[in-house]
Order: sequence, then C-alpha cells, then structure tokens
Amino acid sequence: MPALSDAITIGELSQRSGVATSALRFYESRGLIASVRTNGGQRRFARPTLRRVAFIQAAQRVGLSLDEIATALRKLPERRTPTKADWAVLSRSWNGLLRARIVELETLQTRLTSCIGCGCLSLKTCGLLNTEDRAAGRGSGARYLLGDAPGVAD
Amino acid sequence: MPALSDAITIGELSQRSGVATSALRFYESRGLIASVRTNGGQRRFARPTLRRVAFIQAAQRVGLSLDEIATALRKLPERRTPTKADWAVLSRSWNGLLRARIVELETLQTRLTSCIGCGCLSLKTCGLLNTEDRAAGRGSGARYLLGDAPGVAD
DNA sequence: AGTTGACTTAAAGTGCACTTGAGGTTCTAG
DNA sequence: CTAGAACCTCAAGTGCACTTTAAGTCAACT
Repeated sequence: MPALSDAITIGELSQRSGVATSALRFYESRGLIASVRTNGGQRRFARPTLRRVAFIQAAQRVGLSLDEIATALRKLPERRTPTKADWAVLSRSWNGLLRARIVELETLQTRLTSCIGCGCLSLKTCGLLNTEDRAAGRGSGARYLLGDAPGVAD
Repeated sequence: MPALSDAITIGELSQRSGVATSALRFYESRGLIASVRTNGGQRRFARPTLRRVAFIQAAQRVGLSLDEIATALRKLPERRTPTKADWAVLSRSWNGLLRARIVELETLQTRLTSCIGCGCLSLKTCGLLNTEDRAAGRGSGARYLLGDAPGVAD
C-alpha cells in the first residue's frame, strides 16, 4: 500500500513511462498494476509502479501477451515493495525467454543467410527445420521456417 | 501465371505451409499471394507460393505486419517465377531487420543482466536509455527500457 | 469562489489477423 | 452417376490491446 505522500498520479506515471493513461487504466483492470485512491476517488500509484510498467513494456517487446506478463508479475509481492531479490527472480526467468527469442532469431538468420549464400532456395538441397517454438509466435502450431515439407521440392 | 499442371490446391498449400486455408484466402485478399482459377472457380497456386508463404511466416515472427510484408513482397516480380536474385534482394533487406531486432533484444538483455548483477534496480545508479526503435515495437513512440525518466529515481 | 486542467467511469469503437458460419458449387473416387 | 470431400463467397464473429467518447468530478491556482 503506497502512502499518499510518495504517490504519483496517473498523468505523471503516463508521462514518465510513455504509456497512455487509458492503457494504464487498462493494465490496472487486468491486474498488472495497482493503485490506491484519494478521498476524491483518483488513482495514486506507488513509485515502484514505474518499474513495473517498464517491465511490462520490455516484456511486450519480447513477445509476451499481457496475460503472460500478469502471471509473471504475480510472483512479485503485493503487500510490500519488491526487494532486489524479488525482481531478480522475475528478471531471471524473463531473461531466459529473451535468450530463447534471440536464439530463435539467430537460427532464422543463419538459415536465411546460408540459403541465400549457397543459392539453394529450393528445398531439395536446403536443410529445413520445423520450428516448434511457441513462446513468441503469434500463430498456432508448428511452422516451416523457410520452405516446404521435407522431401518436397518447390 | 502458373500453369494448371504444376499448380497446387489451397488445401495442399495449407497442409504444406501449416497455414489454415482461411488464412491463405485472407492473404490473397490482402495481395500477399496470388492464384489462378480453374474453370469451376477454385484456386490453384503456383509452387513458389509455398516459399512466399514461408517468407510471410518468417517475417511475422520478426514482428512485421502483413501490410509491411505485402510491401516487401511487391518487390518480387508478379509475372515471372522469382529468380535467385529476386529472393536475395528481398532476403537481404529482411536480414537487416532481423539483425536490428537481435541487437535490440541483446541490448535489452545486457541491460537487464547488468542491472540485476549490480543490484541497482533504482535508476539513480543504473544508466538508462531511451529506445528509439520502432521497427518491431507494437507500441507508439519512445519507451524507457527498464525504468524511469533520466534523473528521476523510483 | 471560480476557472481550468486533470481526473473519474462505463460503454462503445478501432485495427490487426484471422476464424466461423451459412449456404452453395466443384472435384474425384467408386 | 452419385456420394462425399473439398472447395467457393460473403458476412459476421473473435481475441488482443488498447483508444475514444460522453458525462461528469476533483484538484490546484488565482
């Protein structure tokens, strides 16, 4: 529970995070951030909310949905200000996702480069792999990275 | 224009690409792929469409919208089967985007790791940068990566 | 005390990328 | 020749992540 003394308004939070107030209200409705209210009913956010919002932004860039981010953020304590250790746990797991995403893109790049390099855009000659990654994909199911099903030339 | 002899049906294209027929029709309506019709009005796709669809899938994973992908694909010749050189041009520009995206994620990772490592999740001590990347971002405008505005502690 | 800007809610609207449904036609195997 | 799978169109529906609108309230400053 943030004391009203070290609290910031939704406008301030918006300005400092670069996220629209409407989005911040939306995040609150989805349980990603929390606020206390003034007597008049206005939201006041604790300063660490800024860090939380930054985390949300960063996580979105890695391809996580708000639901996934909300789940991750539930690991942070609600009642007390998150400690260094709290954030470390969260950031480590998130770092794993980041690494996975990087590896995925690098694989994609390598495959593309080698295909272009050797000139074999046909899949008779190019090895092709079925990516089974689902973390960052917006689509459903397995997809072929750059080509056809094995054994079929295009 | 694909000869009907080396043409594949939408069902085949769907199975081989892993993309639903409804999505393929949608792609066609958006001008990402093209087909000829049988006398009965059914679609027939040229085999290189398979490569095109694979490209679309890959580009989506990098964070491009269908509109952006459509624009990129317009660089491919409509009338003749794309040559190795045609694809190379396309893939090189796409490769640039990929590299940029990887760099972005790596920066994010480095920053996160060093912040966790030194324990300074407050931004008094942590250097913070305003990411100005927009290629892969779904949000609008600049965002702070992991923190507050410069000079403001949280 | 009044004005102005920032805030409030609830509901509807937006854009993207599709999917689903209804109702009908075509293709292919037996 | 016929059954059934696969295809067709068009319109409406879905899920996500918000934004916009309307009507009103609160907070800060003069």
